[in-house]
Amino acid sequence: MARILITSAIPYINGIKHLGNLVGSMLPADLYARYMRARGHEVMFICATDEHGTPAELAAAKAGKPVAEYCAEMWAVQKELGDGFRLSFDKFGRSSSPQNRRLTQYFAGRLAENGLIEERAERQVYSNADGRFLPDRYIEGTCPNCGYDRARGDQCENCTKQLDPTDLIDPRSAISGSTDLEVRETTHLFLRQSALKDRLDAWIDAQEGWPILTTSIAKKWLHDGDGLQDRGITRDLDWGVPVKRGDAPWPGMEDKVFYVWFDAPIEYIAATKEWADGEGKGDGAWRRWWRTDEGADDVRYVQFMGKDNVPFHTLSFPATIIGSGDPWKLVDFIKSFNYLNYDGGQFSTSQGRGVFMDQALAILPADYWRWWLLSHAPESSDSEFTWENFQASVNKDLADVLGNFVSRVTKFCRSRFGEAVPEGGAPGARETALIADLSARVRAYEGHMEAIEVRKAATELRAIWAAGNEYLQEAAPWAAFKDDPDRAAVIIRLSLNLIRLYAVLSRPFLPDAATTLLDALDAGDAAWPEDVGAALSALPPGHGFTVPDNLFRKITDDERADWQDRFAGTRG
RNA sequence: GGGCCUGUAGCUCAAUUGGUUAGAGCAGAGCGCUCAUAACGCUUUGGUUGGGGGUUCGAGUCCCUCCGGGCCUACCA
Repeated sequence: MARILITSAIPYINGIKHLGNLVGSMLPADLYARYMRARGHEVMFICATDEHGTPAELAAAKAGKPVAEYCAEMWAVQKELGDGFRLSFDKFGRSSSPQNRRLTQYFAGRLAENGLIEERAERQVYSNADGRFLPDRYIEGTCPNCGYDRARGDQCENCTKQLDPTDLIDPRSAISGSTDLEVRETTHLFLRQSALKDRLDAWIDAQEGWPILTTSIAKKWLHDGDGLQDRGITRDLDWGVPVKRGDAPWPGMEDKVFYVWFDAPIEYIAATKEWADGEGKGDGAWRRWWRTDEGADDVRYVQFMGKDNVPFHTLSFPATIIGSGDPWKLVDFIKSFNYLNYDGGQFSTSQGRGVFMDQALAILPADYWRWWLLSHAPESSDSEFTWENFQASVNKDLADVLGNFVSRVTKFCRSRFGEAVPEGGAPGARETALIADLSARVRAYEGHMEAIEVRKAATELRAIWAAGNEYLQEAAPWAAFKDDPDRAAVIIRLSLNLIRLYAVLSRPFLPDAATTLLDALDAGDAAWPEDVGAALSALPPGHGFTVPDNLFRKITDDERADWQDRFAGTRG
C-alpha cells in the first residue's frame, strides 16, 4: 500500500467557480483520489479556499460586508458546492486559518534565517480616495502608445503594449475612478528566488514524465531574459497574514501582510494540519504527510492545477520549501490542465457567460457533469464546452451505453427469473473470451488512471461498458431462455456481475451512480477487481437484488435549447 | 515585441515519440436483434493531417516559412 498526497489548486474566494475552474484542478484531482483509495492506497486529498488579496477585499466591499465575514460565507458556499459535485476532499481548508497564518510566518522566518529574504524600497501608486496602494492592473488611464482610454497600469488591452502605471495619461483608480493618486515609497520583502535558480533548475531537470505544459512554463521563467527574478512577498493590505518573522515581530513591516501567492500554497500544508486538528489528532498525523524526516519519505505527492498556476507551483512554492532548509516534501508530479472554453468563447463571470457550479447542479446531478467534464478534460490543449456535445455525450454514454445495459439486464432477469441472481448452467467459451477481453481492458484502464491520462481512462471505461452490450447481443439470453434456461441463467448471472464490476470501476467518475448500483445489487463489497474473472462471480446464485430506476435520463432538444439560451450571458 | 502550446474525418479526440494502408466515439448510410431508457449489435461512407518548401530510405511527427486559434510575459489570482 502506497501513500498518496494529492492537492488541488485552491479556488479563489471571490465568487462561485465555473466549470472550467472545476475541471482544471478539483475534479481531476478527485478522480485520482477516488481511484487511489479504491486501489487500497492511503490518500490525503487537500483543497481549500484562497482568501487573501485585493480582489477579496473588493468583493467584500461590493457585498457590503467585512472581509472576514464575506470570506466565511463564501467558504461555506464553495464547500457546499464541492460536496454537491462529490469532491472527496479529506479537508477543505481556508488560507485565512490560524494554522496557515502561523506556518506562513514560520516559513518567512526560516527563509530570513537562511538569508533569502531581502528588503527593498519601491515606489507604488497610492490612491487617497481608496485609502490603499493600487496594484498596477487597478490603475486605468489612456495608453500613451495607442490612445486607448481604458488601458491598465500593467498592459494596454487594446495594443497589448506592456506599461508602467506612470506611463498612463490621466491615470485613475479602477476601483473608485478617483484621480487623486500619488506615488509613495514603500518597503517590501523579496524572496531571493534568483539565489535558488540553479537548485530549482536542477530539480526541474530531474523530473521525468511531467506534462510538457508544466516543464516548458517552468523553463521559460527560469531562463527567459535575466533568468528567475526575485519576488515581492508582502503587500500593503489589511487582509492577509500579518508579516512576522516566525513568532517575532518584523520591524518596519507592522502594517503589511504577506502576498497571497506566498501564503496560498503553504495552505496545502496548513490545511493538512487543519484536518489533523479537526480530527483531534496530534501534529504527527499531518507531519507524516509533509516532513520527509517524519514519515513522508515514502509519500507520493501529486498536484493538480490549471496552466496559470504552473509558475507558482514549479518555482515559487518550491523556492519556499527548498529555501526553508527543512525537509518538507516537494511535489513528485504536477498535472496541469489547459482551459475549458464555453461555446466559442471564454467563461465570463462579469458577463454571466457559461455554466457555474451552482447552476450546473440546479440543472442536472453531479455525475452528468463529472462524466462530460472528465471525458473532455483539456489535457493537450484548450477544449470547448458546447451544449450539443454535452447532450450527445450524456445521452449516448451514460443513458444508452451504461444506463440501458443495467435496465435490460435487471428487467430481463426480473421477468424471467425473479429478483435474484439465477442458478444453473456453467460458463462457456463466450464467457471465457469476455473475461479475457475485460481483463485486458481493466488493465489498460488502470494504466491510464495511474498515469493520470484522464480522457484515455474515460475512453477505456466506456469501452468496458460497451463490451457488456456486445456480449449480451451475441449471447442473446432472450433466445436461449426458450429452449435452454440454464444457458440464459449463466448469461444473466454474469451480466448482473458485470453491473457490479461497472459500479466499482466507474466509481471514481460516477460516485452517485456507483452507489445506486451497488445498493440495488445489495453488494456491500466493492473491492477493486484485481482478478476480473473472480470479480465476475462475486454475486452468487440466489443473491437478491432490486431493479433500480433508470440510472440516467436523456437531455431533450428543448432542454438543450433552453439552457443554451439561458447561459449565453448578457451579451449573448 | 518575446516565449510556449495548438491546428488531424461534419463534431470531439487518438496515433506506442521518425516506421507499413493515419485510428476511435458521435453524427450519416445499410443490415440485424426484440431483453432494454425508440435502447443494443454488426457492416459501412467520410482525411492531399491549415498552406507552401526542406531534411530523410521513410514525416501527422523534425527544420524553415506563411496563415489561423490560445496561453504566459513575474504587482489579478
